[in-house]
Amino acid sequence: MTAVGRVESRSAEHGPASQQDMRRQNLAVVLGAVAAQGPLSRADVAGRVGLTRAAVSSLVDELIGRGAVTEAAATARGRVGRPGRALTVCDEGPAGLGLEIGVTHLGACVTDLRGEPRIWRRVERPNAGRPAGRVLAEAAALGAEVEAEAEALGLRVAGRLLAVPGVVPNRPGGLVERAPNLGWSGVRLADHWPDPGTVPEPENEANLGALAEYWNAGRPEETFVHVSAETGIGAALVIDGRLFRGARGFAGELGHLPVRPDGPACACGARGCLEQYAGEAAVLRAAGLPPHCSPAGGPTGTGPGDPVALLAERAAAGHAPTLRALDRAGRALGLALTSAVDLIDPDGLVLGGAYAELADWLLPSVRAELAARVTVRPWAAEALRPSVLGRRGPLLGAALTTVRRIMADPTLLPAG
Amino acid sequence: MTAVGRVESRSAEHGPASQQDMRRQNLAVVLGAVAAQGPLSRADVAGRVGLTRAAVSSLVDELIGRGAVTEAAATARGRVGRPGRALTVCDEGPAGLGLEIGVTHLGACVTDLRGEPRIWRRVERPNAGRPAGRVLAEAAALGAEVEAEAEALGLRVAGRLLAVPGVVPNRPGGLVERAPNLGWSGVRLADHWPDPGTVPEPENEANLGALAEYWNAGRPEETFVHVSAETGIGAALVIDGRLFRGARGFAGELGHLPVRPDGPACACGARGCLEQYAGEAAVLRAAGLPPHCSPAGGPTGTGPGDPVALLAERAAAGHAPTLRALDRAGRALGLALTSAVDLIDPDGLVLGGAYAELADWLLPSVRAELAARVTVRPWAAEALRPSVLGRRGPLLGAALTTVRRIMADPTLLPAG
DNA sequence: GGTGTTTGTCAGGGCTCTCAACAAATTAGT
DNA sequence: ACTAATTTGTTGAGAGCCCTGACAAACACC
Repeated sequence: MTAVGRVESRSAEHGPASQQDMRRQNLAVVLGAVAAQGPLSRADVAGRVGLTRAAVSSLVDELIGRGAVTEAAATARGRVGRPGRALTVCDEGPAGLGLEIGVTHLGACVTDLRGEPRIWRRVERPNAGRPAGRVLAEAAALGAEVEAEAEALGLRVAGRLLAVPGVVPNRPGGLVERAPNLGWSGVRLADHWPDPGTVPEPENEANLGALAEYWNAGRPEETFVHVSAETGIGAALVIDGRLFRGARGFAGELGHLPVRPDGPACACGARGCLEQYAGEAAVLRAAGLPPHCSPAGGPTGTGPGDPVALLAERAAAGHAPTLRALDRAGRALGLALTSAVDLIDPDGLVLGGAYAELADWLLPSVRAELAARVTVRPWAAEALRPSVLGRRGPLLGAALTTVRRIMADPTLLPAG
Repeated sequence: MTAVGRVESRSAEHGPASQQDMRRQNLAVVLGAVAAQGPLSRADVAGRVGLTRAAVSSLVDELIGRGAVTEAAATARGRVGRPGRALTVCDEGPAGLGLEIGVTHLGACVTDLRGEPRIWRRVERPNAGRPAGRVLAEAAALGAEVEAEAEALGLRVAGRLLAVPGVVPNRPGGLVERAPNLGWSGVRLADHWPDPGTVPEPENEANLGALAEYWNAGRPEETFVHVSAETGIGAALVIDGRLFRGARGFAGELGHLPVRPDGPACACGARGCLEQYAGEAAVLRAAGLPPHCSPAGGPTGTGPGDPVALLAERAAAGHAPTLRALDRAGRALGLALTSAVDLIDPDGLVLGGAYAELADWLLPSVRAELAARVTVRPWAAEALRPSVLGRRGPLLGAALTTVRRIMADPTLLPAG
């Protein structure tokens, strides 16, 4: 309710409400309270969420039965009266598996219900241009390996997401519409995944990175724009704490915002797009470095240092062309973000992905541009911040998605 | 569910759910079905929404008791079996009052629960620069008059909204933060409204216009950007059928999008803002017409023809400077809307307010610019359309807001 | 006029919450 | 050490709401 719906009311979610829905929601509310406010007794929960102790007791029993909550051994003491039995979110049992296919690596991560990453795996792989089936088979093998490892830790994977640097349409179906940097087009995961029982759900990596940032470091109900530069320049919009994908799933296409209407022609057909100034290729060129990851199909020379690290290194060393290139990119980015701020009025802007590692050199010029151009509303320089997760965001977000789904609907877990 | 939340689940609306919530939602679902699908019997409703006939019977009884629904006299015949008793949304009883304060007029409108405008009143008044108290007193008088008239029609006003051309903060409190074209700043409605029992809730007119457009002509759950040029150039964002106001209520500030980063200086302090190309003053100047509504405090010469009508007249007559000015404005608007499309990925773009009346001459250049620049996603020229309500939108939206609130929560009505 | 079909209502039952009462477990006081 | 006070978790009764199944009412068709 921060931003949406002061004029309109909510409710009327189109379907009729049943008692199961009520139960579902109350289970989620209790679980949410336990997750957010540390160890809590049933009475504590009742007091905070506004249910009676009797109701909370019944709900907690069910949550324990489903393996979402456990009674901690240590009972809180020190206060007068009978001590309550401390409840915590279970760190065994249900878990989320995240997989990631990057241009030069595969990743896998398992988090428990508390959201803690318990397994983290990253292997370098030149995925660009290789057949999708081969890449997916390797990802599946990595996933199976990690799932076995999770089993040994007492974790049972309850959902699987795959972060991909590409376009994933809104409608379900496990389709990756296209992933230019991988050379994929119209890849349906189920067609290539070895084990039909463990096919993950694909999602755009920038979206997952933004969600991870929100879940890890965001304020409740926050509205922010998360910019990352992996597949071109993408922005993910988190509105009132929920990902906004647009009518067709194309929201946040920041890379082709017209920054200078008569600027250089872009591959997209328009002129003066942001990517011409702040895209990886443009920055590398301006900094006097060779382009690195050629588009799909080309040579997949995944050299030792990745270009972002190289840029950061040179910038730190005071290399003038690099500094100029980053300043120019920052100013263009600030111009594009001015449009985003004017339109969306977000609480914050987050520079994620590769930008997070270059934040030291990008932030000043982005901030300057925003300060000069966002004038008709309050705007604080601190609202622009680098991501705390950086390039770890997408993988973490993939694993956490399952966890958050369970938190929002504990009945997804099988009853004990 | 069109756009938001494929990755995240819903539920967990923070508060615990009660049986009253369930009842509330089911009342809304039944009422919504009756409103959307014409006269319906209880059995029809049950079949469509997925409740049992017994439950629907009980819900309908309550809706009748609250005056939201009536049993029509005519029973549907022709089919085999006992004929159902037709239910319709009540066209007497609960009603919504909308008031509007414009720069040169006051407006009032009453709609019944079906959403039909039953009373429509507009009086010319030079409001710019006059003391807020005086203007509000006149608006209150107009409102009282219209309410009495509604009473005579058997309508009872259940809620009051006031459309203002200004900034209304997100948080409740009846505050109009500033309305430059009226010369208002920090006006709290309750301080000036004669009758404390009928103080309306203020809302930005562009937002209300967008909602009216959605409620009248939109597809369900639609996401669109509604552009209007009254207070500067404002865009209202309707996301999944709900108004999005931004973190602080400043979302949709289209007028100061940087269209040409090094363009002419704008009053806001930045350069090359859209208003410098497509704002009323800029267009009038480019068309060789004198500026009309000077800012607050200046002479309030509300001449016979308003400038928009004059522009339309000259354009229709083929006046070359006017046509050039509109083409230039359209291209700048298209450039700004490219950013909006890239970021939001809306289903549609609606030109409302004054733009609707100039659509014939604006649309081609806006469309051309969008076609040339929106290239990385599907984009259909028809997605850009003129508003069907035009300048009637805000007032209608103000009245309909109350109606939609009741539809979303019929328990707002006193029980019979 | 009889039969079949559909409608609206009623009684019984299940689910989920609230309320009130109570036993259990601990601290504070004497 | 013992009692009083306090807080917790559980239990049973009760209310609200929906579902199931049955039934009378009202119509079309033959």
